[in-house]
Amino acid sequence: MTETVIVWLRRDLRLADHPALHLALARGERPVPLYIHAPLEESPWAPGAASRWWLHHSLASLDLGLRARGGGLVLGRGDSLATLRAVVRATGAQAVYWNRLYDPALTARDSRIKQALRADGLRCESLKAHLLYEPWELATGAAEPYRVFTAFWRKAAAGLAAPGPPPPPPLAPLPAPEALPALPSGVASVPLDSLGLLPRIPWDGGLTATWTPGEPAALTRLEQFLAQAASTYAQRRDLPSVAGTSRLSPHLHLGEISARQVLWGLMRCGPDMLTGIAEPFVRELGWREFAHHLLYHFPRTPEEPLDGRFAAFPWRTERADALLCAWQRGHTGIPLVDAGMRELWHTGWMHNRVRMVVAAFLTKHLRLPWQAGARWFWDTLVDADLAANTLGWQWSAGCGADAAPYFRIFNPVRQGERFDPRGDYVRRWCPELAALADRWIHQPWAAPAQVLEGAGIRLGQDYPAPVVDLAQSRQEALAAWSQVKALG
DNA sequence: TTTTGAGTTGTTCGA
DNA sequence: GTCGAACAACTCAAA
Repeated sequence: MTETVIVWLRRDLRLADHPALHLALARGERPVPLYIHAPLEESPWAPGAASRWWLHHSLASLDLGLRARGGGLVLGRGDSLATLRAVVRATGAQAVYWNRLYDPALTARDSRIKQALRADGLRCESLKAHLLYEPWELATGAAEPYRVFTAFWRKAAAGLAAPGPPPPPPLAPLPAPEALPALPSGVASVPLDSLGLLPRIPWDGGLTATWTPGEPAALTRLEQFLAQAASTYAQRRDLPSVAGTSRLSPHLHLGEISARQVLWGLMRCGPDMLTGIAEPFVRELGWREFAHHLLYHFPRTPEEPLDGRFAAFPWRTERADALLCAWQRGHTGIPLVDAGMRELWHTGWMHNRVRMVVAAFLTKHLRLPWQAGARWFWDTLVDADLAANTLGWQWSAGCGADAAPYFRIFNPVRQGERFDPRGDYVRRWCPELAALADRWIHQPWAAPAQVLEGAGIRLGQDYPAPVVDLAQSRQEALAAWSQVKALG
């Protein structure tokens, strides 16, 4: 009689390169794919609204894929351990397999569950799938976690380029199963809609128009990137008006595609892709690895600055609520910032260059705490990822790993002129500025009254006046950050 | 232990 | 417009 095992799905909503599913099939066991929605267990970082929207559609897609191969998906809700035990009883399963995750709340939960299930007499196996390197596989010569990307990446890239430990090279991706055994009868699944993942009020039109969640779309996205953008990534990745990036981040976050598949897809394009033309892109996979490395070793960083000197930083208190609100809504009066925040609100995504600009503006010019920005991104990004979000915001605030010199403060006007010189991006998301000439598109407040009038813009009515003076707030930020740095 | 090299993504100013 | 220098000195990682 074939043994039944539960494949506990989490952020690995794919069929290809799925170590836990593959293990069951390779052993001739009957896998029961089970997803459990347990947001309380991820607290305080339960998925935000945009992430939940994606998750809903990704689960629907996975269900289709499993059914098409003769299998199916079991959905559960509530306490993970209790649900696992219930499905074990219903199916007679003798083992539970899953792919590892690394968020602090989840590593704690998963090890607790593994202990409990083993005490029940079940076999439990957790596998590497989400990352190229486990967070503990790479360490400095002093056996410490890395705090500097370049050193981390030197070590990691050595494993990618020249196979042989340490570190071990990432193995080839596993194939997707062509057929799956049917689910055992009598196993109960809750309806997808009952998970309550979709918004109650229909604000998700922009998401629907922009994205297709699910593994097939992820694979298509990768193929498109490999065929078109990968070779021009270095030149175009910083231009927010151009589709020069992979846009794989939400697919990677939920594991609709694995980093290993992306890596091997690049290698398939040519022998020198990883070290040559696609190296800047591979580095971004490296940042993804580094972010998880940091979060694993410094689990308090989602809430607290890695650099303790920032614990008592003098964030702005006057007008803080109004300024945060203006930033969130894209009403700061700084066109590139507003364009980015509106792109985020409309599509659940923002170009990375613009993420840096809006984050610098929030933390430096508005001098509002990076945690407030991280929370907003968490709720609005379809690719919201605790490791990447934490690294990005702490880096922007200058309190995290690889902190830049404090005087490197992005000027959103200058950034706009460099990376959106024709104003295409600003005009797309701030259409009220569309008639303004290139010269003024990134600083309408500086345009002569006649020019504004000609473009049909009354500053403060059709488009906001800047909420802060850029030069003055830059000086205030410089002063505040230089004080922190002097704490020693 | 000490020393040394190096550090994602920038801006401004003055020549 | 373009270029180099200044912006400081600190931390990390490895030899």
